[in-house]
Amino acid sequence: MDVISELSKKLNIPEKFFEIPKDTSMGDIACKYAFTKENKIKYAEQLVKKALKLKVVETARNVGPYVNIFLSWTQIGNELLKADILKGKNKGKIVIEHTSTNPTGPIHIGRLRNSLIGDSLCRIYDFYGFDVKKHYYVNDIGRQVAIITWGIENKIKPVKELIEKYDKYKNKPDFKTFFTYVEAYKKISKNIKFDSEIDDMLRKSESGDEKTLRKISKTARNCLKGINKTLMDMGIKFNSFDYESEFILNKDAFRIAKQLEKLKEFRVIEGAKAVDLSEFGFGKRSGGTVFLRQNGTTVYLLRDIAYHLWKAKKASRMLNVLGEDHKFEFNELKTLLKLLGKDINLDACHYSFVTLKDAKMSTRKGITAPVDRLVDEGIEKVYKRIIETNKNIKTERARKIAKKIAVGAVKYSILKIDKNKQISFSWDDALKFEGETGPYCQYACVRAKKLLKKTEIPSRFDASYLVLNEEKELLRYLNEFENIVKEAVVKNEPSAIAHYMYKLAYYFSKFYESAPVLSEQSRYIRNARIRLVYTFSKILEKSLNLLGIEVPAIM
RNA sequence: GGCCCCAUAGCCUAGCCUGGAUAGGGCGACAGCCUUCUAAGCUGUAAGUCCGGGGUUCAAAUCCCCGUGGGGUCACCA
Repeated sequence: MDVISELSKKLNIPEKFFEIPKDTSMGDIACKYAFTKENKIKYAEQLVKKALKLKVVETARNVGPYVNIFLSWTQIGNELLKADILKGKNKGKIVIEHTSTNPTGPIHIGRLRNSLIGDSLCRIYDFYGFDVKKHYYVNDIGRQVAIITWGIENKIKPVKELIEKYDKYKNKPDFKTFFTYVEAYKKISKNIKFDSEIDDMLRKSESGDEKTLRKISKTARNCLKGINKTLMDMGIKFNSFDYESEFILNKDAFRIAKQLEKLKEFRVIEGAKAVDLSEFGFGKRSGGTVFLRQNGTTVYLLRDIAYHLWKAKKASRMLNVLGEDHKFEFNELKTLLKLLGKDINLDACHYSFVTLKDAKMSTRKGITAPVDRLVDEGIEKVYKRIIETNKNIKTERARKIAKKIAVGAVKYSILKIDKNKQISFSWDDALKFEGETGPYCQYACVRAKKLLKKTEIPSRFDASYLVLNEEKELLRYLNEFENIVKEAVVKNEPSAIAHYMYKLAYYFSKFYESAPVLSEQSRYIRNARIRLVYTFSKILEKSLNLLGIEVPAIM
C-alpha cells in the first residue's frame, strides 16, 4: 500500500511534502507542509485534526510545524502480509542492450560493471512489467579482431609465460584468443609488412567482402563462447547476440549511407563522406562526423545506425547500457537517427569507470583482472568457510553454495554504488561477507527460510499482534518495496534496490534477535510473526533476484 | 580549451532530482552478547571544515554562480 499517495490524496497535500522519518519516535510518516504557511504551528495543529479522522492513521501530533503521523498497522499490515508480490504487466516491449564487450579476450572486472547493471536492469524492467529482450552487440569486425585472425592464420604461438600466468584458464576460448592477440600484436608492431596485411583485411571486411568478413567474424564468435561461459556462470543470459558484420553483409549500412548523403548536413571531407553536426553541438576537429571513409569502408557509427534501426523493429523502446566514454557517440547516434526522420524511443544508461586499485591487478600487462579469477578466488574463500560451519556437507554441494555466495558478494559490491560514481575496485572489498554486502542479505534470507521450513505458513493471522518496535520497523520497510522498484526503473539505478535490501535485511536481523518466532507461546503472536517472516523472505529474495543474486539453502 | 560526471569521518558509501527535526550506513578500531529459530548476526563507544568561496531562502549536504581537485570526451578506433 502506498501510504504517502493515500495521505496526499486524502489531505490534499502534494506528495513531496511527505517523508519517512529516520526515527520511529517521529512517526511513520512526517508531513512538512505547514512550513510553507504563515501560521506554521497553527496550521500544523489543524492538519493533525484532519489526519486523525483518516482510517489509516492511528494517531498524529505536531512537533512545531512538523506533523508526525503514526499509522494503523493493523490494516496496512494485514493487507501487506496476505498479498503476493506481483509482477507488473503490460508495459510494452523493450530491447535492453548491455555488455557488448569486444570479443578479443576474457571479460575483465572493469567491463563487468556493464554486465551487472545491464542484467539487473533487465530483471527490474521485467518485474516492473516490461517484455524485455536482452541483446549483446558483438563487434566481430575491426582492427583487434583482424589482428587475432591474422595471428591464427599465421600460426602465431603465444609465449609460455602468459599461458602459465593463466594456466587454469588456458583452454578457455576467450583466454586462448587473448594469448594469440598479445603475440600477434607484438609481431605486427615490429614489421610494417604485417601491418599492411591487417589493413588489407580490414579494408576488405569493412567494404563488404563476404569471405574476409566471415573469417574475421569466426574469430570473434569463438572468443565469445568463452565470454558467454563466464557470464552464464554468473547467471547472466541473453536472448540475442547481434553481429556487427551482419549490417555490412545485408547492405543496411550502405543503404543508410545513401540516405545520409541526401541530408543538408552532408559534406565531403578530404574524400570521406560525413555530416556536419556542429549546429547540434558536436564540434569536431575534422569539421564533421565521418560515416564512410575515403576508401569507401564503413565506420562504427554507420553500422550502429543500421543496428538501431534493426532493433527498433523489435520493440517500441530501447535502452543501452554504456560506459561514460560512449556519451558523445551515443548522442551523435541519436541526433543522426532523428535527422533521418526516425522517431524511436532510445535511452542510454551511462555508468562511470572502474579503476583497479590493488597492485595485484594493476601491475600486470594485458588483462590483469579477469572475472573468472575473481569469482574462483571468491569460491575458494567461501568454500573453506562452508565446510567449517557445515561439517558433513558434500564437496559438490558446498562448492555450489560457495559459488552463489561469491557471485553474490561480487555483484553486490559493484551494484551498490551509484552508477555515476567511479569505482576504485578492491579485490578484497569485493570478497567481503560482513556488513553491507551481498552475503549479509543472503544470510538474512537463509535464516528466514530455514525458520519457515520448520513450520506451516498460517493462512489466518492478525497483524495487530505485531506491536514491537522491531516488528513495526520491518513491516513499514516491507511496505516500501513497490516504491523502490519504481524508483529503480525511473532512474535506471539498481543501487536503489541494493541499499533497500540491505536495510530490509538489517531490520529483519534486529527483529530476529529480539523476537522469538517458533517458541512464542501465544498462538496469535506466533502466527503473525511467521507471516511477517514469510513476507519478508519473499520480498528480500525478490530484491536479491533483481540484482541477479541467488539465495543458497544453507550458509 | 569546450562539453559531461564525481567530491560527505582513516577508508568506502546513503541522502542531492522533490531544500526542513541531532548528516544515515558499512569497513577498520575499541567494549559487550552464543546451553535459546545458524554469531556471515546483534548491542554500544570513539571518529565529520558534507572540497573552497559567494548567492537565493524563515531554513542549504541538497538549488544558483565562481573556483579547486579527480575522471570521461571532443578519431577516416570500436
